Amino acid sequence: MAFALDLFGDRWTLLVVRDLAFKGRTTFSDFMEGGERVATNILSDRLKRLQSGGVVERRRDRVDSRRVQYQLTDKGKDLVPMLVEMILWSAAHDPETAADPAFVRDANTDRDRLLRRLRSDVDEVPFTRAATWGGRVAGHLL
Amino acid sequence: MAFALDLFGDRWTLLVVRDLAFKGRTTFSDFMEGGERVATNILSDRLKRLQSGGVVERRRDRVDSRRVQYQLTDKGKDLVPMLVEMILWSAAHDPETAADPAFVRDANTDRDRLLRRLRSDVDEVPFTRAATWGGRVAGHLL
DNA sequence: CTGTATCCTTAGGGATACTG
DNA sequence: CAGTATCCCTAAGGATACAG
Repeated sequence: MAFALDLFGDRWTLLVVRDLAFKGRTTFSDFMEGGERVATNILSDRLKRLQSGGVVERRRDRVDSRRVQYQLTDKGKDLVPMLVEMILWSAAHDPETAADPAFVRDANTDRDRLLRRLRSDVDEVPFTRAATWGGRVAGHLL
Repeated sequence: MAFALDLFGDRWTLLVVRDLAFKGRTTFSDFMEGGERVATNILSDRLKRLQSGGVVERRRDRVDSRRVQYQLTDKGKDLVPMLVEMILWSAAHDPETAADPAFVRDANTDRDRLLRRLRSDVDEVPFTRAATWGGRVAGHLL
């Protein structure tokens, strides 16, 4: 666990991974618009750390060479189950979010199916569809 | 996710939860001995945060009133699936730990069974037995 | 657009001493 | 044993400007 926490045991890193895995965000400015108000230097630092950690890959767009695309490596995609558990826990216990109790219950009773579905969604491009679980939009839980 | 990260998005908090869930540690000095070298003020602060977050309960021992016992609430126990995923990810990707490949493979192919077993272990007292998964001691992965 | 660089402030955290 | 209280230092992070 110390290994994991060394890489993403902070306030921001996992939010970037979430953006990549579920939100269909791939560019620097995508991450910036993600509501959570990261500073540019922090985001830059986290992207580098994720790259050196082998979780994220960076590639320049061939068409528009100014554009840079980030994407999860396989190692990064392996984080999805953990993210799902974190999201489910938050959905179940955060009094602020108006989490759909039925969704949380369903997700917990059939977690394996949820996970399989989510994994195949994540493996697809574009990632944006991943925010839909079992036909139900769960974006507000992320 | 921001809700979750507000509570345990740092370097130390989840290690305390892990100690409670899997390591059979319940007292202040137990946590101190946990190899990871937390400072007393930090540990004190994290325990308070976990209490105010409803993840941990504190109770004084009736027999020896100097002793204080910490334990996970139900909300805290609900973190176990996330911890398991984090541990599995680390075991699979940390080059340092000599993770047993067979264990990782088994755990991933039959995660549901692992989880059920682990949950029932966690619900038992004492917690110490929880470090054994499927008859295999996995303590070195935690 | 994708960052770097800089400045500045605050939070995190280590070490140590000490108390009920 | 179970912490508090300090001191002190560094890392984290926000704001802003600017560069390729």
